[in-house]
Amino acid sequence: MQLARLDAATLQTMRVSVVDQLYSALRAAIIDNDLSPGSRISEAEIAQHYGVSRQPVREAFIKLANEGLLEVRPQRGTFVAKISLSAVMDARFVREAVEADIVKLLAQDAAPALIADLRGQLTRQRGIIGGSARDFMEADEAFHHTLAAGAGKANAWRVIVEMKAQMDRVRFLSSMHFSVARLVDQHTELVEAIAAGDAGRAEQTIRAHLKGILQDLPVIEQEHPEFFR
Amino acid sequence: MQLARLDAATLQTMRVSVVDQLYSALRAAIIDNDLSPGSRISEAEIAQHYGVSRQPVREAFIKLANEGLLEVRPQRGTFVAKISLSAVMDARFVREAVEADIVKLLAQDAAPALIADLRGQLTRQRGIIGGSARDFMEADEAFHHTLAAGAGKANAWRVIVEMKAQMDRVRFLSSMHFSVARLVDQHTELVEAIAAGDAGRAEQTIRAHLKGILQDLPVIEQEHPEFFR
DNA sequence: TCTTGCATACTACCATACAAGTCAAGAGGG
DNA sequence: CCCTCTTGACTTGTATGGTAGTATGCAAGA
Repeated sequence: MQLARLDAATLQTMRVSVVDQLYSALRAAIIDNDLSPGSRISEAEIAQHYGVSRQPVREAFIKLANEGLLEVRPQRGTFVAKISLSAVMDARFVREAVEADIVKLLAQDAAPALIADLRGQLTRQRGIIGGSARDFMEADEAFHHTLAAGAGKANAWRVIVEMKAQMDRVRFLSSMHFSVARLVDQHTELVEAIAAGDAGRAEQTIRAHLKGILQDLPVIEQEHPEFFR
Repeated sequence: MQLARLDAATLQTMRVSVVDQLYSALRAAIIDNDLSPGSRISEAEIAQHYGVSRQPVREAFIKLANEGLLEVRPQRGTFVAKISLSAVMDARFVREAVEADIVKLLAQDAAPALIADLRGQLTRQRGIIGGSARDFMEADEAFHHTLAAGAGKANAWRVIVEMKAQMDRVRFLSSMHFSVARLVDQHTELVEAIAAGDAGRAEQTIRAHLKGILQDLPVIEQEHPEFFR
């Protein structure tokens, strides 16, 4: 895990500050469980590891702490936040509420181009079945993003992304407990409900879809109690 | 607007960092429209004003930028974010979705103590009618907080608070456009629906309640176009 | 054995210094 | 008059130093 060294020319093109790079790298590391919940990471340590000063590290920490992924304890240390069962369940709850209203909107006014886009994504998703969990999670994120964007709720998507982070880091603890095929089936039924203009069925489908994690959660907690608060 | 000077003993008791104090003060100033949308505030200026160094100011800025209340443009300056119509409407949308599901939960399992608490708050709210807008907004916030906490969704409340900030700074532009009496009536009907266990009516009431701002929004934009993006 | 005090080695917090990008005013040439 | 370039006064971004709070291990004493 190395931060890409940036010469002046690269920075000129990318316009990505050190803080943002650190933020992205650390965020991914936490969600992917490369940094285990409860483990300690100090500003100085990370700064040295990436060859930058402590200040940008500190600012990246602030952003991650705001998202509930780090816990900064003054004068004690900074720790990867342990997974809070209530935080995950509340994140799931919020996400279900928001996405339910989104698909209701879509079902009431489904643009043909959007339906076509979604169906294309479904085809690609079926091709992933049996493949890597990471590939599917990327396709899954794209799918849900398309739903939000299609409903014209780009800003609401930002909220969903934050909730997703809490859920995803649980998922990454155990890629075994969910069936990709089943999830794609649910996606398919959702798209068909939207295409048919059936808001009730679309809502019911997305709610069931997002309740899936509730089955896995207790199992994962039993398997990795040390990662939970 | 002055930051309280803290001696060592006070700090010992309060444990409130300079960053957090700055964050709270600036956040309130922005939402109350003491700092107008689009106006420029530099790190150095705020630092001097409060008698602290640039660093904690900078970190408070980062938090506010994450909430969409500030816009930091590298090497150019930091500005109070202009109000984005779509951001406000999406915030409202998210809030409606989340609170709708919350009141449905409450209606399905209404604890008598919670109902009593809510009714007590309604009485106090009626006493505020005709009073200051600020007093009502505090009571309103407490009311909605009680709903979320009563449903056991403390973490979801954090999301609502963030969405509320976007909506409130619009509200503060014009305290005239909403009738407190009408809002209290809606609160009352909501509590009665919850007490009666009527999830459908509770949902319908909260959704109508939170759609209120949609009427005011275009009026306020016409009155203060310079504050909008 | 258990407690207490202290030295020490951490930690994050805040202040300060420097680096680098942006922008506008103004000099100077056409 | 207009265009171009330079210069300098801003801005935020990053690096580094100093300070105070906290945990820990060990020695002295009960």
